[in-house]
Amino acid sequence: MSDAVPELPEVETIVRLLRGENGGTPSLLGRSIRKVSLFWQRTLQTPSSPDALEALAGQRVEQIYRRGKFVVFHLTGASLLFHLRMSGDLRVEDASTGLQQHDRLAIWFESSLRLVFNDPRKFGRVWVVQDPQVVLEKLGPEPLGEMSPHQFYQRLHQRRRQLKPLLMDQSFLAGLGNIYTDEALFRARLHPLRLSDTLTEVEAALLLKAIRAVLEEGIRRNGASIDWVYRGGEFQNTFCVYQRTGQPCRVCGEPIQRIVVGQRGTHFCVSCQKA
DNA sequence: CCTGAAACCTGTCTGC
DNA sequence: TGCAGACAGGTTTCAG
Repeated sequence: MSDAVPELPEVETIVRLLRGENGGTPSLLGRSIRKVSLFWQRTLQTPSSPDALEALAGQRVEQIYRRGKFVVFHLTGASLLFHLRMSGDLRVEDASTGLQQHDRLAIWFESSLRLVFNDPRKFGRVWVVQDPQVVLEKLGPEPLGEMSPHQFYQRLHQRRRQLKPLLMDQSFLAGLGNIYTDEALFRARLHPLRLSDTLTEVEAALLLKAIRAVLEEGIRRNGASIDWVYRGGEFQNTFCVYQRTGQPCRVCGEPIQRIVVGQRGTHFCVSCQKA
């Protein structure tokens, strides 16, 4: 049973669903908010007072997009941001449907539509702000954006950190989590403890290419995690190292190793990813 | 600047 | 079988 932790591809999948691009569920674009209800106080990060949610009534959804692992709703009079953290999920449903266990916030729209933020572990957060940059400004570049291999190489050399925690640092690169970082390092044949400023230009270019490949494959497969959250996502069937401790490497057959780096389980092939 | 640990949470797995 | 305890993981914050 794999964990259902949303990373860039899962968030992208959800954003496409909210825009109605996946078929099935209707788009929230252009719809007006009628009412917002908060069921778990601490889910609202900013502002701290739930009163601010009432101000969302009457506002229309103008854009929905992803930045790193954030879901951003650009409304007519404010921005609404979600971070799913460990266990968050967003679903769109008919307002006649019953609410569920672990539902933390619900937004009722016109036409009997409801957006619900469900989050068993309560780590997820919601922001209501005038300028989304206040929340997003610390994020590093988008891995699927315009960054060139040489720029990536330069960023790696501006720091001297272990690759695994550096790639997961959202201010260095926005969107990678534990799964895709392990998979990208395996694909690039780089050891997770390798120091960032020791990579050659060629290795840096290979790493960026590997990161983009695993993210694009994840998006193509509608996210990695389990079906009930991520709508048929099946990327976990193609993991090379993540949660494959002890199983044979798909390239060389050596058993996959698990170590802890920066408090995070880290999976790699000792033979393919030399130190 | 860098690393590591604690805190925030609860579903799930492990061991007796 | 049942229950206590360990574990996982994204992010922030603090200590060394």
